[in-house]
Amino acid sequence: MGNCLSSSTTIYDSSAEPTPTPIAHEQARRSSTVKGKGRALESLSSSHQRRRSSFMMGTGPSISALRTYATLPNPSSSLPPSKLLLSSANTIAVFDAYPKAKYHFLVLPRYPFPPQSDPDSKDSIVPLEALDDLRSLLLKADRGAREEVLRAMADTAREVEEMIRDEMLKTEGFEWKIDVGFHAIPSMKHVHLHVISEDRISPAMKTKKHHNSFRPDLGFFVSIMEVQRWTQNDQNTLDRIEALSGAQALLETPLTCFKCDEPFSNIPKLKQHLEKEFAKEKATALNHIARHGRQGSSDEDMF
DNA sequence: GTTCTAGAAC
DNA sequence: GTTCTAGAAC
Repeated sequence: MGNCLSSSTTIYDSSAEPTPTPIAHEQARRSSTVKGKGRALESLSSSHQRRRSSFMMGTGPSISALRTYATLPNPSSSLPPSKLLLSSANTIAVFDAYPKAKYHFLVLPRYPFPPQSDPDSKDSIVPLEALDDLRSLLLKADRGAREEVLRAMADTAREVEEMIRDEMLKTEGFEWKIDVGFHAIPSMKHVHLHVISEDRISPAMKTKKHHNSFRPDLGFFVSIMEVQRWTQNDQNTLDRIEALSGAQALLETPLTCFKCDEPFSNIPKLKQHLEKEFAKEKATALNHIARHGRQGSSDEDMF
């Protein structure tokens, strides 16, 4: 995956990008000045802002923005490097427009989704409606196809993880945990897999629901490995899909730090705590590296 | 999903 | 008086 970012230097078709926001321009400009594969990630860590008008202009999030990306015949020539991290024959990875952590990407299956046996084919092993969301994928794709789609998404997520870890090392000098999973009830059309760093430090993290929707222990955030386990048993899969629809209430769970369970009366206090925890983890990790020459692999040293 | 803002909470 | 949340609008 060494030169997987090489496509980001491609000059993209600006006519396919309706009036990019100043932020998008800024990201693209900055990212082109940083050399190496981490450059696109550089802009992710910075704070994101968005003007109200961007919603109307169609550059902001919309219910079908992801679908638009996923159905592009040639994503790397249509999407700017500030939006597209990488693309393969059957998946793309994009920057989350409102990152809820220092690193936050979405992995999408492309449509048409070609069979593994013939990646250049124009055929799709799943109908478009099977890619609406996780529920649709599990219900409307046949067993072989759904496992192929999940596997392709998991593979791309691993690639994204590697890129994030490289970037973590470069910017902070240590690596911390990354979560990979789906939202039980997504708000954007087209099935997408979140790849998000566990710091959960971001200006876009603003509400209890935001925080709860990414807690790995609540049930609203469902890890890809768990989904892959479900699909090994059809009856179990149906039960789990049923359970997904009841997940909305989980977002009302009282605000606590998902790592230490400490309760917080409001978001600003939790955010302060997360900053403090991250600083502590970093200090511990850097100390360990100084003493042992490499980062410890125990939970103790991981964020 | 985000933004905006009224009024609750402090 | 200021901070913060939550519901409506987009």
